[in-house]
Amino acid sequence: MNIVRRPGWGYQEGMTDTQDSTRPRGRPALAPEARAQALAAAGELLAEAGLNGMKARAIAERAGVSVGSIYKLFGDIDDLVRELNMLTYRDFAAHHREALANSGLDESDVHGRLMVLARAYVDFVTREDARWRALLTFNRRQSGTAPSYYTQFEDDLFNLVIDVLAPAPGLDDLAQREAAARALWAAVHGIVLIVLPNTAYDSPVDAAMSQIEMIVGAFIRDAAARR
Amino acid sequence: MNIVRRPGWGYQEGMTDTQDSTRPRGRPALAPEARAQALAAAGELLAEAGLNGMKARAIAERAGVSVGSIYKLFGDIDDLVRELNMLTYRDFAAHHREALANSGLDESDVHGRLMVLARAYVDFVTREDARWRALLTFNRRQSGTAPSYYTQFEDDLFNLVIDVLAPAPGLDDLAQREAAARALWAAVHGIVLIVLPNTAYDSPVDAAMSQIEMIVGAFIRDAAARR
DNA sequence: TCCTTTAAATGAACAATGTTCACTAAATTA
DNA sequence: TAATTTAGTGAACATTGTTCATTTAAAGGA
Repeated sequence: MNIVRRPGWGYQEGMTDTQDSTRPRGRPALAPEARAQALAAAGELLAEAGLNGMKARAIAERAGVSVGSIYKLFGDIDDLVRELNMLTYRDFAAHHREALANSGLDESDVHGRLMVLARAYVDFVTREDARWRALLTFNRRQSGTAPSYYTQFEDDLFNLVIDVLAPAPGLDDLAQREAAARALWAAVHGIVLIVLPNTAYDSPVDAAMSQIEMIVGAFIRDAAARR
Repeated sequence: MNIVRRPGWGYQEGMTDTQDSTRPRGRPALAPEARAQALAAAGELLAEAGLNGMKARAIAERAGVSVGSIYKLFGDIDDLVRELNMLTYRDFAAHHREALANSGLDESDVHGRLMVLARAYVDFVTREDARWRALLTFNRRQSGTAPSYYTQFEDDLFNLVIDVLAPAPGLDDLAQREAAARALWAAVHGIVLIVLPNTAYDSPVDAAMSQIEMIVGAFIRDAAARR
């Protein structure tokens, strides 16, 4: 049993099909294409103008569909934002994993590898500011709590940090590394959030990296010293 | 020359007057009272329902004035948000100073005093969540950059941290302490932001404090060890 | 080929909200 | 009391999110 998405079939998330089940007569679904176009249009508008740029009519116009279609396809705009956020999270996590893989650093170089991750974080936020901010806001009403996918992806990143921390002297048991990963990455998050948009710095990126180095460096050295 | 706010005078921010200058004829200003009421109403709505609760008509109704008056008095809703934010900043800074003063800790106990500040931060955010979030968002459109008052108040808090760091071993020159204060408080900010709303923790407050302790403790110990 | 069926797609219409403005009314001085 | 000035009003408009009755296109069946 594998996923089938024949043109003449009403599109449904995760629809599966065996060879030749009966289907109702009627108009086939072009929805997948319209969906993809609308998603792309919304993504462009998000990158260009932030969450405020994602007006229903603007998305519809750019995607070449009617306003009503947006709601048929996504429910409401916040559902669309959530869907874009899931894509952003995937890119975000992948970006970190690649940076780590491409660094060529030995696993024993915990400090170096943490800084590679931090640099990846800073770069991603610099390059994808609007998309990243959408992650933090969750929806355009900036209300409600984190949706279910958030925890999953956040854990994804934390697990990466936990793995990187594994060879660190003084962080022997998992609980310790877990706590360290959460504290360190929340700290990195705060620095990125506060320093990058601050135009008072000559180079916000350098300033952020320097501050992260202070925190991460102290933490790693202290852990080694205390073991 | 002192500030005069006679009933019969059109209200203007910072208006000053000598004894008996001529004034134009016409209706006197009741604006100060209307302003105060509208500001209070907006503040209540902010605390109750966040930035989204601050609808023009809702504020007007609660303040007992017309919608148009809100715009006469404040320009637009974002100006009103900015004005509330300035009040929040004052409370925020005062709250930190008081916590420090009331702690009774000796100035030499840098670690302890930093944790008092952190605790004050966590408490403020717990108690005044909506107002604090408004600070981070700046306006309801969540667009644009930090307004001018932001830097001033942020510096206020940083200077407090810099002062607390002064007796710390290994942080001898001011530039060092300044960098440390920025890094540490951005880190605290990140932890507060991420940990407090996370319902996965039994006690988000305890979790946040524990993570802050890890970062601050390591930093202070490492600085002392490296001097 | 033409009819029937089905769901995609539409766009007009409604609701909520921000914002403006011509007008009204009150308070003060002359 | 009249004139003047500005606070205050609320109707009206603009923008945007959202719904829904209707239309339209694509398929199967005759």
